[in-house]
Amino acid sequence: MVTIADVARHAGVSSSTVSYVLSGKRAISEETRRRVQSSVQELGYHPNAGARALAARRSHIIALMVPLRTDVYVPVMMEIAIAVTMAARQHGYDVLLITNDEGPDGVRRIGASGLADGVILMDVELDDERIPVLQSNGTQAALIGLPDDPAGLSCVDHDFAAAGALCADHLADLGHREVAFIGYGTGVYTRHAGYAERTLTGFGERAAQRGLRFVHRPCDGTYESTAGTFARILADRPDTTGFVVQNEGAIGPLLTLLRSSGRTVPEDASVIALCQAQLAEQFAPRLTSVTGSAEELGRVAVEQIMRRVTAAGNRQRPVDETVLLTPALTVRDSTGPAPRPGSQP
Amino acid sequence: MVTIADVARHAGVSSSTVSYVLSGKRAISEETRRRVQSSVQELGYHPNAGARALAARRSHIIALMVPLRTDVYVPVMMEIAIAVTMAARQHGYDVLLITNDEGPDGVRRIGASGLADGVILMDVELDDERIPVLQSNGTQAALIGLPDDPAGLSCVDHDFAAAGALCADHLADLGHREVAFIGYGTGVYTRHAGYAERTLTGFGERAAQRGLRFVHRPCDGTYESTAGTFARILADRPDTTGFVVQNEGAIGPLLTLLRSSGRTVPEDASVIALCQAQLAEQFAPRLTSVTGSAEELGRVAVEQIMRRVTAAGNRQRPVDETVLLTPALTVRDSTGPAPRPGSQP
DNA sequence: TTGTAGGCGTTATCAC
DNA sequence: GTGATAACGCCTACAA
Repeated sequence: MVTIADVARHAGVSSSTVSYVLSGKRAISEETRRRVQSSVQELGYHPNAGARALAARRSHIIALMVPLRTDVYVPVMMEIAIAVTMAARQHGYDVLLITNDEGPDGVRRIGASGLADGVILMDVELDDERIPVLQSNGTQAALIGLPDDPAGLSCVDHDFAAAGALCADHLADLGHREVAFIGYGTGVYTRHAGYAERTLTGFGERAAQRGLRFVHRPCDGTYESTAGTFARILADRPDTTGFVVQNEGAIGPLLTLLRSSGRTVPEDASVIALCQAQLAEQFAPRLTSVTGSAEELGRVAVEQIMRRVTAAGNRQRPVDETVLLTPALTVRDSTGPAPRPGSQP
Repeated sequence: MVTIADVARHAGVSSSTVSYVLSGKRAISEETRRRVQSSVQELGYHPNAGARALAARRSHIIALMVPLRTDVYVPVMMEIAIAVTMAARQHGYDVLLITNDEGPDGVRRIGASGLADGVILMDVELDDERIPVLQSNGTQAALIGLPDDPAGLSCVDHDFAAAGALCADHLADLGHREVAFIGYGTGVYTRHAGYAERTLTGFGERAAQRGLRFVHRPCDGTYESTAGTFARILADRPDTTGFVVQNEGAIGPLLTLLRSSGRTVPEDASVIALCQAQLAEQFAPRLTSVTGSAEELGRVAVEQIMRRVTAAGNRQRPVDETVLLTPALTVRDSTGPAPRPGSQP
């Protein structure tokens, strides 16, 4: 292993000089800077992470706590994890992966051991039990998702209410009058995940404003569940012409069911998916979708936590902020003008 | 922050005693062990990770390098990552997430800084450029995937050849004579990913033995691509009655295309998917599938690297091993006896 | 069975 | 602009 002392000797300077060249924390003559840097290159020196963390009281690691549940659409989770990792690297940080099954103890362990300088929590519930731990042990955190009370915290999430409103507006603009909202399984609602309610509320309020009649039906994303949901919607509201789907798993089944019920999309029925663009484009017809950027979610969370870590390092009080990312509606081939009443099957 | 000295004082012992109680590396009287442990609890002591890594020359972290490419089915990647994380925790290890865009330099950085004690590499190519780095800088590694030359390495992967053979056998057993293999996009083959070729070879050899005629067609998993592939298959081999799909994205489109071409599954055409069980069960009809355990893949990789790290710590030569996990065929509702010749549309 | 003390490789304070 | 040097918190021979 090559140490800072090796580099110092090789460059003919003291080890503190090497340290300062690397950290840039004090002025160094151009001459020595070059000598040191070429020694670093030549010897392939990388500072020992443990020693650095010990001396500087900063590990240059942030922890990312991911949910184990799979009712969250997995590719989005992964996209966030990767965005977090790459954004962290830009700040000279690495990312430690923690699973949610460790729960509050995991947060405690990471904070107390100094393994990470901060934690990013995904899949935050409204009254998340990890939050009190953060506060009691002074761990810096950024939450992806909105808790009930974001006081003292930095949070970032999609603006799900705006997403719901976009769906209602688009369908209303196209002249639809009866629409159905196919949501997540009931578990997601009873769990107080927040995003499901917020989408629904945003949709419902805008629908009311625009004079749209709508029903909300939970659906757990299997074919059977979707078939049941679909049948009940048509039974209750046979004149439904617009569908908003939030559960990624229900999209394929819904399209199949529409087709086999004799409805053509978008002539007889319009479909909007609340999902990432890549998925929306994979279906036939390509789906009009309302999408937020998972990548940006991760990036913002990293920036939030970096600011907090820096502040805490300077013994300042970190500033709390809540950021809601505005989603976008992309019109593709699955939405069109409402059919004339009585013209659908 | 609570240190080992605080615990020692609180328990009325020396700090080395506390250390030994925690590591279990020497005999301790039942009496003191209890006192120390209750002090640890009471004070909420967690050893400082940096100090521990520095003194013991072991970070208790393993790095997991994940691909950025999305032609690997993302949920499987995530399942592996989570399995790795949970298995590592069982050994007292945490997992650092590294993205493949760091390439060989990432491996060098992790090894040289002592940030991690070992690395698990996912999405290994046949002549992966990260492998020479491992050897030159003595970093312990476990590979998920098989390189050309596994000498000096520990590797684990699914037995894709066996998976291919299972598909051929099942279709042959059902009396099919003309089958099509819908693979990944051409990029996956030219990239030398290994698993695609191995599946195809295993399938092809068994098909030949069983007197099955088959065509292989690459497909990148979009609807359009699948439609094109499907059309060409039917044009070239109109009597095709069996389909094997390896590309997860092509499954939905294929089922839609079969249906709209007037074929009922499984009466007119049988479909086998090479994908995880959860996905196979999501379609209608539920798909017969050949599946390997992603969770086991991750677990085995962790065990391999733990053995290597331990060996290296004791200055022994780590033992190399290559493990191939046997996949299983699960018969569901998408495969059935071949239709009588001439009876399909 | 337990204690003492040296060292792990960096950072950062103090001195020049 | 540069060098010594004292922490940082833990582990592990070496002693007792």
